[in-house]
Amino acid sequence: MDAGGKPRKASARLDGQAQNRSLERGLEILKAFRPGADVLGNSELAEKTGIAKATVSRLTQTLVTAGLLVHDPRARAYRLGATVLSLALAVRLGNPVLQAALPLMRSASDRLRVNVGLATADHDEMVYLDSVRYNRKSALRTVVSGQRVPIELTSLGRAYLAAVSEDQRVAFLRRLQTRRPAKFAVLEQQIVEAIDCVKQNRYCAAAWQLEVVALSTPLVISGLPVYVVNMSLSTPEPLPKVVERLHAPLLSLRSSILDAMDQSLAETSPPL
Amino acid sequence: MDAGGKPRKASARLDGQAQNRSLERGLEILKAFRPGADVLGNSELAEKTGIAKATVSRLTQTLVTAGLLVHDPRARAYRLGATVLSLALAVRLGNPVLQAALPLMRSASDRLRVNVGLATADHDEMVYLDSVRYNRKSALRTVVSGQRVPIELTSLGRAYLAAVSEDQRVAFLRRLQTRRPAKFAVLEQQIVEAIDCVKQNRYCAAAWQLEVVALSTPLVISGLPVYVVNMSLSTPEPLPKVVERLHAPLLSLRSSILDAMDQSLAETSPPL
DNA sequence: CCCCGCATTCCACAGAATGGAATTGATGGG
DNA sequence: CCCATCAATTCCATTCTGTGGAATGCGGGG
Repeated sequence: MDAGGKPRKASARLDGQAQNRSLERGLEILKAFRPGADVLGNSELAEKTGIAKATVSRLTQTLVTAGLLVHDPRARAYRLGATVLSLALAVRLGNPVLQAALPLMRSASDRLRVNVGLATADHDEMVYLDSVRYNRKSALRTVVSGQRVPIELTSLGRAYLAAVSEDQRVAFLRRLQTRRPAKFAVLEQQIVEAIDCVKQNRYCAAAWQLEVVALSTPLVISGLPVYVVNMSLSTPEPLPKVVERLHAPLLSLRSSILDAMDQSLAETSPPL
Repeated sequence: MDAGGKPRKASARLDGQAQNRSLERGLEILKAFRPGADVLGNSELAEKTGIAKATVSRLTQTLVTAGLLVHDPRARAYRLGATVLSLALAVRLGNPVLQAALPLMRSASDRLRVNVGLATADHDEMVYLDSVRYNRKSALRTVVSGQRVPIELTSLGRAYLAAVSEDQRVAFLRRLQTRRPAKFAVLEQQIVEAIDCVKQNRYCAAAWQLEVVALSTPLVISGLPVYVVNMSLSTPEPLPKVVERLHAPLLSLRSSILDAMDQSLAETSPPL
């Protein structure tokens, strides 16, 4: 593979941030597991992450004894272990925004017959804390959490960009330019428009998948990262029509969530 | 705290297993977050894990840049980050047993009006991969994954013990004896009975919470850890009555899942 | 039976992690 | 307004711990 140009000091993580290399690498290994790459052997991991085989072997061992990975001797490979699910449960139960929002999201989804999601940013993607998906047959109403979608293409991500600080926004755009030099001009244009729309109306809309339209609105809560609520639906209707129908309910959901948050913040901090 | 007797070489992890200390510690920090301990500051973490403050500080920094932790400056504390949810989604999507079982679990839950869960062991607890909870009002049908329950008290755990190797079982009992010296005799008795019951009927039952009865049956699939399916329900009925009603459906669910697994295994491995 | 690929173990090296102490920074009371 | 307090971070000398190339083991397939 990369036998020739192996740089001495790994790939020069000159982030300026002091980091713990072993931990960093261990986490890289964890993150190498993603939907579609469920079972990975040591050499695949070594290849994906660029870490030496011997090192990978030791790291996977500790990950296994920690329960984050389980070894499948049949396949000579690892999968993510159930411990991860416990951590995820802790995230969900411990997230005040999700706790406040989820009941409201459910009832809104029921009432309006749309999908309602709550997401936040992770690196350069949005990740759903939860998305309650509306479905005629209630048995199929799945709840999906952890799904990742691009920031630049979705109403979710654009609403997020509209709410974060100038600094963060330009930093993101810079990275985007590096990642997608070709499409950058048009993307930036769309993003700017969406941000303007949010500044004016507190929401923006997009249809990045064929026949599915989504509206999103940011949730800015002091001390917490920016969250975004969205409503989406699969329909042949044109975008403006859907926007007209959903923008008011979305903003109302937004207010309810913010109210609920204020309340829970109030009861957390003792009365002055 | 333990200011006096600080052993030089950490707490002598003489597991015999070579372990990566930094990674191990970083993961310990992650695991310190659990439902009920959502937001933790560096010093709390240092106290909980016994790791030096300076070290904790560096590890949390790494965890933050990896996205597994987010810093809340307001509270001078950390919470688990959304990245964890993505990992959890990868677990769920990548777990062949869950994928095979979930639709069957859903329909069984609907049909029988009971909760249906799938779990496996993690250290000395069982953790639900998923539990589809039955509820009259379909809007409240939550799906819980990652919840932990004790092995020794639950039908889930006892069915698990019945299916693992002799070695693992006695190892667990030994640890149990250490952890619960007082209650050990009675617990062991109950466990042995449950195991006998599984050996005879392929399921066992228990009611470890007041008015909630559960039946469980182990799923042994070569090359994978032992999984357990259970059905549970909150009812004032006496245990035998519930057992009579649910044992057949449970075993039938078990068979369906095993069949589905065989099928998916078959299509995974190319035809010989 | 032998070979091949992958995982694990070994080993010498040095880079990286460690923790006590000092520093910085934020909070709240006087 | 300033100081006392508490927590988080940074510093720095020490050395332990992680590292990766090579050797060894382990299975499976031809």
